[in-house]
Amino acid sequence: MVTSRDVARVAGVSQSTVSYVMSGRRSISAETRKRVLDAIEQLTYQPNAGARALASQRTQVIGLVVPFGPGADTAGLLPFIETIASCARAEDHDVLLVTTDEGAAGLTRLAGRALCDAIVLMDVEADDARIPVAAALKVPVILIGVPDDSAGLHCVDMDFTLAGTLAVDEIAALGHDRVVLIGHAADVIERDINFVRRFQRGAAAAAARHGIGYSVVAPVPPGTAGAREAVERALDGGGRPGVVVPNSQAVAPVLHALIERGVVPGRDTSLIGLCTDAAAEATTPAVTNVSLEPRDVSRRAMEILFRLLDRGGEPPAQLVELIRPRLTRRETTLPAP
Amino acid sequence: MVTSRDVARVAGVSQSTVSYVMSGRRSISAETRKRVLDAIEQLTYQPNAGARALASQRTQVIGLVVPFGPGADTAGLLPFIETIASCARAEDHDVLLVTTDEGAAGLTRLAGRALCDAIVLMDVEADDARIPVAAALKVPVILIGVPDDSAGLHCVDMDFTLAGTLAVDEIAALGHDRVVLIGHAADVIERDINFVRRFQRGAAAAAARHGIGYSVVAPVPPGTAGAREAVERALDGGGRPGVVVPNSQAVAPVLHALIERGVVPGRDTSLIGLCTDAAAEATTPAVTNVSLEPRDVSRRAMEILFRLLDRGGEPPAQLVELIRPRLTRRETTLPAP
DNA sequence: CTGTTAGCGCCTTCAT
DNA sequence: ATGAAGGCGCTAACAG
Repeated sequence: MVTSRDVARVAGVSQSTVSYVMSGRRSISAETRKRVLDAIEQLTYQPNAGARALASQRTQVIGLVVPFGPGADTAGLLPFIETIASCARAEDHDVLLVTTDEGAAGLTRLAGRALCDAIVLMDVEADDARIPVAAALKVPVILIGVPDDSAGLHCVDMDFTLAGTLAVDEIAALGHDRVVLIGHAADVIERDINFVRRFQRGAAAAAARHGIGYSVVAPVPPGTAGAREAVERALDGGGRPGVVVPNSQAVAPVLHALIERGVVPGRDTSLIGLCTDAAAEATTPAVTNVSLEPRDVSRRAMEILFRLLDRGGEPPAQLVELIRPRLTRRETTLPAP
Repeated sequence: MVTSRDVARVAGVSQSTVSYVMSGRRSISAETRKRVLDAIEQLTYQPNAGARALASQRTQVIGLVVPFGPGADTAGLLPFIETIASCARAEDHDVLLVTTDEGAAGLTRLAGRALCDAIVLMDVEADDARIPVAAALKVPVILIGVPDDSAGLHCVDMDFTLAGTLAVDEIAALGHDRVVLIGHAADVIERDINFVRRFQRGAAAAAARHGIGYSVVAPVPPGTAGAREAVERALDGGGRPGVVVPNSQAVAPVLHALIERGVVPGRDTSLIGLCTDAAAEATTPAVTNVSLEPRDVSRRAMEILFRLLDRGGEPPAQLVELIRPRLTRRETTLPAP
């Protein structure tokens, strides 16, 4: 292993000078700097992360707690992880992965062993036992998701209320006189009360504002059979209700159940899904969707996190920050009247 | 921050005794051990990872290089990551995420800065520029995927040849007199030559053995339109060819294009996809599939990796290890004759 | 069975 | 503008 002392020897300077050249925390003569940089290149020196962390009390690592493990909502997770990793690297940090199934222990481990400088906590539930633990840590934490009580922690999430509003606004604009939400699976309702509640609140308010009918079919069992049954119930009321599916998992099954039933979205009725754009474009036909914009959410989360880390920048005053969703018209909604 | 010296003080022992109690590398009297453990609990002591790494030359971290970034085959990645993370934790290790778009630099960073003890390199291509770099590192590396030249590195992958064989064996057993592979997108063919080549070799050999017709439709442009066109070409030859789709992305579009065309898999013909079981069950109808078993591949990779790390266990003699795929009959294949 | 001690490689305050 | 030196918290000889 090549150390900064080796570099110092080759460059003919002291070890501390090498350190200062790397950190730039002291002015160095052009000539000395060059000799040091040349030596670094020649030896392909790289600083030892452990030693640096020990001496500087900074690991240059972001802890990322992701919802793996049994019963985790793992769909659409990758864009989050990918964006977070990319943002971290842009600030010369790495990402250490911890899974949700470790629970609060994962958090205390990250902080207690000084494995990271800051933590991103994903898949936060309405009443999440990890929140108080996270709030007591000495490292900055950012939540993705909005708990009932964020205990003073910053959080970023999709604006699900607005998502519900956008979807129902569109349904109303297309001339439907009622809208049916074909909702979440039972376990999601159990866990993410906040998420579901927020979307439904926005949808219901929009429906009332437009004076159109509003009903919810939930829970929806996963898979084809569950979708068929839900579609039956949705169409029970007669007419051609606009259908909103606030559940990525269920979008494709519901779409196909409708087609099977002879009610083709885009021709006979309108279907709007709540899912990523990629998922929306993967079905046949492509579904009009309200996108969760995981990349925007993650990017904003990392922005806040690094502001929390830099003693320079001020973190945003408001704790809860909601990212605007976006509706994209595709093939499953009627043409505008 | 609470250190092992604090623990030592509270327990009334020397600092090194605390260290030895934790590592178990020396016999300690029951009474002393208890006093130390009590103090650890009382102070909720956790060892500093950086200090430990510096002193022991072991980080307890596994570097995981994942195919994020532009043009990466990101589908079905989560089961790999999840399994790798879980296996790592089972051996008291953490996982540091590095993305493919860093290229070989990511590898040298992981090793050069002593960020990890070993590396899992995913999404290895047939002719991968990172292989020679990885082989020159001083940390153990395991590849997921088989390059043309593994440069002495261990690798684990699906047995794609066998996957092709299984799929065509089934098509033949169902009485079809020819099989069409509706293949990969152009970019995948460009990148993963090995993967495609292996599957096709297995499929072609099986077709020849059974004396049935064999043809390939590729490249297949992504999305609905590409699938429709591919299906047209596949059906061109007349009759009811068995269809094999060795591309998770294309399975659903091809399925729906067939149905749209009035050729319903499971009734009029047979469709077999190469994809995860989860993906196979998500479509309507559920597709008969050959599964990639990402969990088995990852588990085996981690097994080998930890054997490489332990100076005790011997790593397997053979460098390339192929995991057997499994065919699961679902709704898109004809009933057995 | 336990304590003392010498680093691990780097950062940073002093001193010049 | 540069060196010298102490210490970050821990492991692992070395000495009893």
